[in-house]
Amino acid sequence: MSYCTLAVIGNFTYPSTSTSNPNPKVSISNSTQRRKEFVSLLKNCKDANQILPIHAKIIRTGHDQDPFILFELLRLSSTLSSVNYASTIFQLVHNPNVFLYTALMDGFVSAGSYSDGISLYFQMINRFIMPDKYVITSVLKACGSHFALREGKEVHCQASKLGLSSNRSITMKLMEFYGKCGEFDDARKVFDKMTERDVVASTIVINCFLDHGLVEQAIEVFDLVRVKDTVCWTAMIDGLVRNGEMNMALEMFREMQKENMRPNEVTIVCVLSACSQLGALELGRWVHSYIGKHHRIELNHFVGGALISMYSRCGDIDEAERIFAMMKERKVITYNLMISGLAMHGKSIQAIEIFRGMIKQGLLPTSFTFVAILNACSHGGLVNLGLEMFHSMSRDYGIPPQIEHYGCIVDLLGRVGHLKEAYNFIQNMEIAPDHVMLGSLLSACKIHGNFELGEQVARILMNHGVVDSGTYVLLANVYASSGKWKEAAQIRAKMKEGGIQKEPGCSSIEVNNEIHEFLLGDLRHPQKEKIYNKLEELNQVLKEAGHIPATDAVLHDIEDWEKEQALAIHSERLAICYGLISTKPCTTIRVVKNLRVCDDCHSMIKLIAKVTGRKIVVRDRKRFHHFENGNCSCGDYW
DNA sequence: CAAAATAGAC
Repeated sequence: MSYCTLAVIGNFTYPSTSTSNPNPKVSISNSTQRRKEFVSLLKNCKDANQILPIHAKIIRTGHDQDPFILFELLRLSSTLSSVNYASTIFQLVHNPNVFLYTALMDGFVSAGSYSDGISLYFQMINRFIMPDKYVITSVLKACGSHFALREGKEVHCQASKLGLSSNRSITMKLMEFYGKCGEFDDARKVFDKMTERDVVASTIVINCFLDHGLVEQAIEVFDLVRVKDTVCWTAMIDGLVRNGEMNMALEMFREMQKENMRPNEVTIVCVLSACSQLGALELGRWVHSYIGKHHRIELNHFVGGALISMYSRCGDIDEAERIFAMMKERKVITYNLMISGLAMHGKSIQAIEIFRGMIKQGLLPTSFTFVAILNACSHGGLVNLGLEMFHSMSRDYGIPPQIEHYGCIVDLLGRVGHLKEAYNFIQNMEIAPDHVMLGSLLSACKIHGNFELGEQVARILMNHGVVDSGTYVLLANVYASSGKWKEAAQIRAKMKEGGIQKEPGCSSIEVNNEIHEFLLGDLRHPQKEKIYNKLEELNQVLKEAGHIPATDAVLHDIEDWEKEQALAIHSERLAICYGLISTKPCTTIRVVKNLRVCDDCHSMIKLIAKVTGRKIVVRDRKRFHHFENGNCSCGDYW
């Protein structure tokens, strides 16, 4: 990217705010009156569909070059409609002033089209239009978000020449810009020059550190802030969540309570996100009741969506449905969240119903909506409906299928054992298959015992090049299941060769508001003796009940073949055993696992649910398993 | 009157 800049400030023209009448046919007083009317009409407009008629009227009455009207029109169309429309209007303006540039640039920035915003700024400079503090603030935001270091520095120079660099909002944006670009020394320089280093400036610094994964440095700055406000706390909590430090985020939230700082909607959304990633249902419920008790926290679509997501991902899908039913303001994302929640839990029919409701509301489904719906069909074994939906998305909604949608269909067909159809489907696709899709077919081959096709798919996969650790493990498992130990060993060797690390399996369970984490064969828990005794006891009971440990699953979680015999103690078993000894009888046990459950654990958990009379809910990487009375809601396919 | 936000795929 290259921008040509003329730095001769003297050549700049002052922005034209002239009220001169561009259209001689309209009298001045009449025109001023009309302008007022249009401006207030545009300011009060809340519906995107009204922009077009208003715009038409503006043109008809000859006000299409009026800078005041244009300013409002640009703002409105870039927030309500699309920045593309705003851009089209802008191109028809004969002499756009700095305000109009700012309006369009704000549109680009909020749409995430940062490079367009930056180009627009330099186009303005090249037309000798003098930048003001507003347009500089806006372009610095774009430069920061786009990591456009060179361009941002140039803007910094221009701001200095114009005597604007000490302006408060520009200083803030400069700091943010340097921080986002990782230029902490320069950010520091700006920070040091500031006479007033308040909580706002600190919040920016904290946020920049957290953008770069520098958690410790962020905490250091945070601790030095004397008077922290809600935004500052929230920025810290959110940053910890973004850096995967869920427990620290929740700890921070507890501390915030202790200091009597009130959370707002944003804080709640961040905390709920941490809960849902951890599977911390108890804490999530507490946050929910907190919202109920504190009426200054509104159940807007952000909070509602976060609650739906939290309850779905923590295993309480009924509560997620209740929230959804209660919400007054529902957007497409709200529907998407609800549909994928239901899909995760295998509640396909309900997911379809939500989808139909969405269409009835006049909302347009997105590409994501269809992934969620196809997932629901796949998890529920609704082959015909899934195929119908797949055709409908491009035919009725103009959404061309992407690789993910094709992949859903392969999964859908594979699940019910239509392996040949799935294979043919892949061969007839307009796009090349990827390893995820092939992996899903391979997994179907394994489950349905078609090792011939499985090997064929495996060979394609191996030639494919880019394969992730999960796929390697699956490949090795397929070979192992059909007794091809040599091939299985070769895959493992290849993994080692390529330096591909298997993600360690990890399961967690929430007991008394605390998250307990377990790794494979973990011995770190203070109650490890009791846990292992329980496991031993269960193994005995299950053996008597006729459970035979499957041998093909061991490759799932174990680094070395030798470790297998000694440590076939998958993390989910430990988490479940801990749940059994630390909760009252009949309480539902909820476990969250980072990988997918192996065959052996799956059949074992079914039996554990049966002999202990407990409901056991396991969230794995892909979906939920509700174990009850010897059965699982996934119908043994996952 | 500046600073913080939703989930995201086979």
